This record gives sequence, structure tokens and C-alpha cells, in this order.
Amino acid sequence: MRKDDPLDSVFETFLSTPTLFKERDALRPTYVPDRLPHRDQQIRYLGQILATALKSGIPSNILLYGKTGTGKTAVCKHVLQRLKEKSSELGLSLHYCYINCHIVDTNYGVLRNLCESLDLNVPITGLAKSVLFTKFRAALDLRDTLFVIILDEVDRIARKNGDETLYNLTRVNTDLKKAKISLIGISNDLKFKESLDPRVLSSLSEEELVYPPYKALELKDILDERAKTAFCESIVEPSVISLCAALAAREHGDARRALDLLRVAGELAEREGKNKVTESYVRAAKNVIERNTVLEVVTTLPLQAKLVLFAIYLLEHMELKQIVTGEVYDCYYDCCRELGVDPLTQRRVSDLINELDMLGIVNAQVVNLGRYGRTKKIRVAVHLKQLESMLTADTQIARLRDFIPQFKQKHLNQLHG
DNA sequence: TGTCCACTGGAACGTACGGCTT
DNA sequence: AAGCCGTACGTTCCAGTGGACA
Repeated sequence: MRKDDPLDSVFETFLSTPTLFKERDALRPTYVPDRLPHRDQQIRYLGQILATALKSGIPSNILLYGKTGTGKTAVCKHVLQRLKEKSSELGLSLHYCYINCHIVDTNYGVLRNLCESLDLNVPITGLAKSVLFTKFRAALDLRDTLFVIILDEVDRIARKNGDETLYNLTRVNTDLKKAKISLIGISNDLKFKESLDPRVLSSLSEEELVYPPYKALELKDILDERAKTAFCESIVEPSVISLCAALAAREHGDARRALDLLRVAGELAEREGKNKVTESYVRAAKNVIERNTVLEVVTTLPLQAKLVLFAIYLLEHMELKQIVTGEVYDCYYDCCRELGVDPLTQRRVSDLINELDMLGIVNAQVVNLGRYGRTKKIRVAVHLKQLESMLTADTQIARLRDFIPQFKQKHLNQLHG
């Protein structure tokens, strides 16, 4: 053991303090519990549709709607797990493949995942989609099985790549002799239907189910149950559960958020060697989570997006009444020149602003200023000081710090000129 | 009432890149 | 090695928008 290694004391402290957790993973979003409180109706409904499989029928394709953390994915996985067990009791074959289109967000990627779930080896890139699709269909039809495909965040793939793959998947049953497939699309965007090809829509949404957000009391029940699995006895004060539930209920009843709060609060308490999780740890957890999400997004942004964000930051820093696309572009252009980076076109920058808006770092709203045109009104949506430190962690952006007074002066001159 | 501003956002296209097939 | 494929990222072009203003 090296005496001067600071990590030694960290590890030793960690090992010597008793853990508060019995099963930490029970608070992770991927965990599928045995019981899902307040989702009986949804479970029953999904079960009824999929039960067709138990009499060798093809279940209708299903579209599930609901905001994040309303239990869509958990219900789906839960029901399919049970269905699979029941099928094998009856000697029927059933496979299911879960694909999160947020992670696998290309048509090719989806097809590749489907192939892999049938034990086919496919290259990361290089094959034509049609070739991949033929391979998949052929491999599938070798089995006498029902193949259920769950496409989580299906709106993402439809929006980004068009509905080609969805269309093909909804039609594949007509070409299959032995196997059958059934689709479950999960989406948190209610408007996504509008952008779909009507043919795809009608076959994908033979059945539809909307998942309402959890209410604070329902979240409390969920948390209660999970906390019992996750923590050792009498670690969590009852008020902690209520606070987590209340905070998450405020954010459209997101159970994932509530569980995250509880887990991080537990981890913070544990790290400080405490044997109780109190309300103050929940509040601290809230800050940690918010900061981490923004930090991760900002630091992983490509340089051009960081420059656009820096330009918005700069304008916000100058306390302008209104920040619009044109101003952002001018400022961004100057920043690029300062760094010797080739500036993008305004068209592209407009898209980058939309992307930053989607990520929740800025708020961009299209407004009509009459004679003064149509543009986007932009505001920074996160803490300005934090944003600065996150941006200037990038060495290139840091070089722009000296540029701030110069830019301010230039802008003032423009105002008076 | 018509004009005009400052963009938006869709569509088509170009380029670079990694990786497969032949 | 050549040809092909999918993806990412970007450009160019252009019709459309809707409220202020003359």
C-alpha cells in the first residue's frame, strides 16, 4: 500500500462506512419490479391485446403514448416477460426485442439490432438496408415463432429517418410463412402521429393507449415500494419519500425523476457517512442532478454548437432586452473569426439553435416582429455563471474570454451608429 | 390595404468517412 | 482496388410567414 496515495483513504473510508443500500439497482430506470403500482389497468389492457399470441394469433400492433417516466417501458417489459413465460408453459415460441430508438436512432441501426437478436452477425455499416432487411426476414422465417418488436421513442426514428423501416416492418407479415411479427411503438410525443405516412399509422396504431402522468400520491406509493427494496431498514425518513414525489410530480409526474432523486439523495448521505437520508439530501440531490445533466450536454457539444451557445451566452451577459437569430449569428461569426474557425451559414446556425432548445439549454421561440421580420427569440435556460464555467472548460472557447469586452464595445458602437 | 422585413424551415444536393462486397 | 452503402454534417435555394408600417 502506498502511503501517499490519496485514493487509499477514499477507498478505506468507503469500505469502513456501512452501506445504506440493500439493492441500489432497484432505483435505476432499467429495473423492472415485480409489481407496478397504479398501472393495473394498463397492464391488463396490454395483456389482453397480446394474449392473442397464446392461441397462435398475431396480436394487433400497438402504440403507447405518455410522457417520460409514466411507466410505458416498464409495463411493456413486464407484460412481455410474463407472456413469454406463459407461452413456454404452453409450448409456444415467443421472442421479443426491445430497441431504444434514442440510442439506436437510424434505420440501419434498428435493422441491425433486429438481426442481432436473431443471432445474425451484421457489420456496423456497409450493407444496403434492403439486404439487411432480406436477411432479417429470412432468418426470422426459419422459426415458427411470434416476434414482438418494441420500439421505444419510436417518434425519434420516424422523425429522423422517415418511416421507411416502420413501413417495411408493418408489412413484413405478408411475406412471412412460418414466423409472425407484432410491433409495439412507444412515444412520448403525441404530435408524432401527424408526421407519419397514413398507411404506417393505420397499421402501427391498431390499438392505442395513453399513459397518464403519475400524481404525487401515486409516485409516493411507487417510491415507498422501491425504497423498501433498495434501502436497508429505517434509513429513509418518511418525509423524504413525500418530498421526492412532490418534486417529481411538479415535473409532469416523472417516476424516473423521482427514483433518481431518491437514489442520489441516498448516495450523498452515504458518502457523508450518515445513517439516515433526510430531506436536505433530497434538495442537494436535485441540484446535483440538474447540474450534471447540463454539464454532460454542454461538454459533449461539438465546437460549432459550443460557439453558437457562447454567442448566446455573451448576448445574455450584456443584458439585452431581446436576443434574436440575427444577433446571435453576428456574434457567432465574430467568435469564429477570432478563433480562426470557418463559420457555418445562418441556415445551419438556425438549426443548431433549435438543437440547443431541444436539449433544454436555451429557450428559442419563433416570433413575428411585423415589419421587423420573423425570427427566433432566444434566452439561456440554465444558470448563467454555471454555463460560463462549463463552456470555458473547453480550451478553445476559453480563448474567447478576453474577447468579451471588445465584443461589448463593438456592439455598443453598433447601437449608437 | 398592400408592402416588406428577417427570418424560418423544407428539400435537394455535396462531401467526407468508415466499412462491406466483389 | 473499385464500387457501393449508410450516416453525419453542411450548403444552397426558395417559398412561406404574419404583423408593423406607410
